Amino acid sequence: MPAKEKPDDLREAIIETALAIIESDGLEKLSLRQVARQIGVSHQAPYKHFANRDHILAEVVQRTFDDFASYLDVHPTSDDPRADMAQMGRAYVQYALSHPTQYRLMFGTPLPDAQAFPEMMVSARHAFDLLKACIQRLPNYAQKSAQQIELDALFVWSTMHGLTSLLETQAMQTHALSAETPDTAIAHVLHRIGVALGVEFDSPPYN
Amino acid sequence: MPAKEKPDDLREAIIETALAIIESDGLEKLSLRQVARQIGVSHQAPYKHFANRDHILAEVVQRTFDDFASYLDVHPTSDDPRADMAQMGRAYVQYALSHPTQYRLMFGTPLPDAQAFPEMMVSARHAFDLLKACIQRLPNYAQKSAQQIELDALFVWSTMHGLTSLLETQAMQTHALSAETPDTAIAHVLHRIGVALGVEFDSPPYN
DNA sequence: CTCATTAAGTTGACAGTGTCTACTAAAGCA
DNA sequence: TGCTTTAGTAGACACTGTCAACTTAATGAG
Repeated sequence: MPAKEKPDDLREAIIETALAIIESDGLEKLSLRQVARQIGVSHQAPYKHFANRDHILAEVVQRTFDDFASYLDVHPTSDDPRADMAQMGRAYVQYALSHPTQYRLMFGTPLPDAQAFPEMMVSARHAFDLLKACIQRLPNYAQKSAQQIELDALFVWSTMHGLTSLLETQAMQTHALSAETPDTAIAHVLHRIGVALGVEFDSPPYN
Repeated sequence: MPAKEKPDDLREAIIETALAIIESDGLEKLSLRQVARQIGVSHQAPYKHFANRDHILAEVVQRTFDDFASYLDVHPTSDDPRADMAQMGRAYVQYALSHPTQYRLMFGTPLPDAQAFPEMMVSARHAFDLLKACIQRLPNYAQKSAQQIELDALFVWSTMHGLTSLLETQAMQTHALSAETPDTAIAHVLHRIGVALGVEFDSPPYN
C-alpha cells in the first residue's frame, strides 16, 4: 500500500493499477475495490470512469494486445524473410512464457464479450496482421492470394498459440515430455511449420 | 430448482451438479453455494466431501478430460491410418465447438494448479496418448523414435488446440476472416498438418 | 455576479461468494 | 452402556460487484 497520492488522471491510474495487479497476481485476483484501495480512492470512484468491471477489463486487454504486438514487432524486417519469420515465432513463445499472466489475459477465456468491445479486437487484429506481413515476405509467397496468406497465418498462429498454451499449463510435463526441454519442443514445432509452409527456415537440432 | 430430494451419494451429486452448471452457464458462474442450493443441502455440506473449491474443480476437470478422450476415441482404428488421423482432427474441433464450456474448462487457464492435482493430469495425458497412437500408425512413422512421435504429437495437438481457441474466441472474425467459414480454416489447417508430417491425408478444397 | 447543471468523488447499503468455527444427529464399535 | 467418527446444519466473517443517495467543485448561461 505505497502510493496514496491521488492522481489527477484517475482513469489512467485505474488501468495501470489493474495491469499491475494482473501481472503480479493474475486476473482472478483482480477486484475493483482492491484497485481503488491501492490508488487511495473510494471503492465507487472507478464507476465514474467505467460502466462496470468488463469495461475496465476490455481496455486492459486492449493495451495488453498492443504491448504484445510491439513485442513481436521489435525485429521487423531484415534481408532474410525466413529468419524474420523464425525470429517472430521465437518472440511469440518468449513473450508468452515471460509474461504468462498477460498472455492468459489475451488468450485465456473469460474475456469480456468480444462482440461488445470492438476496439479490443482491433488491437488483437493488429498483432495478427504483423504475422501476415511476415508470411507475405516469404520467398514462395510472392504470388499467393490474400486468402492463402490469411489461412496460413491462421495456421501458424494456431500452432504457436497451442504450443505456448501447452508449455505453459505444463499439461504435458507429467510424464514423458518432462525429458524434453521446452526449447526442443519450440525448435521442433518451428521446423514443422517450415515444412508445412515449404520454407524450411530451420533445421531440426536432432536426428 | 427442480431436484430437492437429497441423494444418498452427495459427493457424486455435487460433481454432477457442478458439471451441469458449468455446461449451461460457464465456469465463472459456478459457485459452491449454488450447487448446494440446487441439490437441496446446506451451503456447508460440500465441505464434508471436498477440502475446497479447487478440489471440486479438479475432479470436474478430470471427468471432462475423460469425456473428451472417449469422444476422440469413438472411431478408433480403420484400415487407413491417415483417414483415422484426419477423423480424429475433425473430432477434436467438433468437440471443442460443440462443447465450448467444457473445452474452456480443460484448456482455459484458471485451472487448479496442475502440480497439486496429478490425477487430473493423468486423464489429460490419456487424451494425448490417443493422438500419439494415431500418429504412430501413420505409414511413414513405422520406424521413428518415441521422441519423434512425442514431438510431432505435440505439434499436432498444439495446432488443433490453437485453431479451436482462435475459432472459438472469434478473435479473428472481426475483419477479413469473417469471409471464410470455419470449415475452410479447419480443412486448411488439417492439410497443412499433413504437409508438415509428410502424409498429405487431405487435399485442400481450393486452389 | 448568480444560479443551475454537470462531473467526480464520497458513504452506505444489498445480495452474493468462499471459508472458518461451532453445533447436532446418527452410526459404528469397544 | 458410552466414545468416537461421519455427515450434516447454522451462523458468522471478510470479501466481492453494483445500486442509490449525498457532497463538493467546476463550468457556463443569463
